[in-house]
Amino acid sequence: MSFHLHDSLTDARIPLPERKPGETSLYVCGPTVYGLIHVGNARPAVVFDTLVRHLRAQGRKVTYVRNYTDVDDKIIAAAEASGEDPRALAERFVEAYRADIRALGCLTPDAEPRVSDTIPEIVAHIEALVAREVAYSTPDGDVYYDVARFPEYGKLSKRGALGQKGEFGRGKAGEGKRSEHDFALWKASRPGEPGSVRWASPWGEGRPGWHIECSAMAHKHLGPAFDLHGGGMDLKFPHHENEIAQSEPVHGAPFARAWMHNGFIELDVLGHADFDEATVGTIRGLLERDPDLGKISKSDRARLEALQARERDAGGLTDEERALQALFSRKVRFAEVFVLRNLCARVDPQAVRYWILGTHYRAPLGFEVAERDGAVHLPALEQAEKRVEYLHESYVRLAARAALLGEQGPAGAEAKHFAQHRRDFDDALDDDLNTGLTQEPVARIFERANRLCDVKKPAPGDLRAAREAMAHVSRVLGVAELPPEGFFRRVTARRLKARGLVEGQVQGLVTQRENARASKDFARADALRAELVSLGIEVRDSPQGTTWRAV
RNA sequence: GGUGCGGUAGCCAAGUGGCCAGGCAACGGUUUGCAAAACCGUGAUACGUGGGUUCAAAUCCCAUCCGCACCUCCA
Repeated sequence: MSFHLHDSLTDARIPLPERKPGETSLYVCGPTVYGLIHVGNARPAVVFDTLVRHLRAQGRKVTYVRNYTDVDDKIIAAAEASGEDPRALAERFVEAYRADIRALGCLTPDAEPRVSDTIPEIVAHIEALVAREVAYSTPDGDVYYDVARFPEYGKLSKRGALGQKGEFGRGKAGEGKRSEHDFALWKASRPGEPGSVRWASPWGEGRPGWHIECSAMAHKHLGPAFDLHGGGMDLKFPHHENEIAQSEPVHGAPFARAWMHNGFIELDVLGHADFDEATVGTIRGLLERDPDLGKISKSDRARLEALQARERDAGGLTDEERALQALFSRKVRFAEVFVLRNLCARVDPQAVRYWILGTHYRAPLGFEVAERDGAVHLPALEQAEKRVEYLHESYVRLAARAALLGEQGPAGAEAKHFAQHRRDFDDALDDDLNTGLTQEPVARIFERANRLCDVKKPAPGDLRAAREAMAHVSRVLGVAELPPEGFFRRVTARRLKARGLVEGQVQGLVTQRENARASKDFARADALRAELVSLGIEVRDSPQGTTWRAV
């Protein structure tokens, strides 16, 4: 099989487009760097990283470009609020983004262009659009794209033609715009905006609008037309629609051959909450009147604090206010764990990656936060972490076996099975990156490898096949591919800390137990084990000695 | 109103006509001084609902309910 994908432009399953045989050019919309990212932002990073890993493992040459939008209204607003320079703030969050997704095992793209170093190309691109009269400038020094001049506008988001039922949105006309649908290519600087976000242009000082940067960066790094464009579902309209509109009139060629859009990570603010029935009923009523209440918003904390203050001052709340208070307080906790960095303090980043890849990239992924007695649990993530531990442990076990017995030599009956599982794994990914479907071949590989470890005299070639199959799936999924010691250290440290334990303390008890066992004092050994278990420590005895792990 | 995604066993999750997904949790076993890990085995009338097509439907058709998202700056 070869790679096929669901193209969101045509909504058809198509073979991987390749403008050059054996090569793939991929552009993915990166973050607007105005704050720490949340898990939702991490999904496209992980998904497209996995795509790149898979295509490369298949021997393709992939050019992967992912941008940073480092000049933008939101960045300027955030900088104003913090009294920082917008570019400095953006730089800080570029670094934060890099660190966050590196922890998720994402490889560095071949190019990571920024708006701030693509300004000449952006200006030239806008000039080309103006020259072709698909864009116009206003007396204020803004430049707008004239949507009416691009008959194919809407072909990606499939919203029908302008002036028809169901057309685009609720944009506002005015401010020099010819049509409410027109969007800004260039924005004249407003008084008070720092010099670091002002650039000279034929239309006066200003900065690029949103959308144009991606067209310019994609063309700069991948040429006038390229194979694949990726990003989140929400970017389909208007962002990607506008990229197409900006690019195709200039180059007279299709922009990207095919589009891949990942689904959202969804939060259910009521699910798995430990609210009582009356509270849930009241909240449901409130949500019916105002569905936006269910969304995580910046004002949640302020509204929660207002309610708390009111409770103090007025000496009580109505049932409705009490329900609101419960809801806001949950949303605040929710927003906290949704931030990737905070999430990764609760479960290992490797588990986050494995969890994301457990679901097909186009399907919605539910972010489940359970609360029991006020404590936050992440059942799906915790399950993923267990699985990732299993993968690491299995690899360690097999590698030790292979090191002891050697891998050089003929294969036995097992090698062909590993080869088959590997093919199943590759086929699953070839099928529109069906990472969920890889779970079966992965399970078979690791289970078979563990079985091989129990065999007295395994064929060296089988051990090699097992190790190579494990390494292959780890490398492509980006899970359990690094030396496992780091993973175990990280997980152990986190769990010990959560229980308020220090390693020496645990090791002391384990040593005492070992001594007891050595003197065949099993009663004492078992008592010590029970004590360790109550601390969340699992002890493992083996012929090579005793080890322990935090659970 | 427009556009798209989804509803599969206790939970997560593949699956577009016939055969088994897979994982977690549960239970039994091998192993172990006892455990843990690993492996082996066992599940359940699983396909939102109502009709229809077919020898055969989670899968195709019609209707319908529910959830989520986007529709000018959220991945």
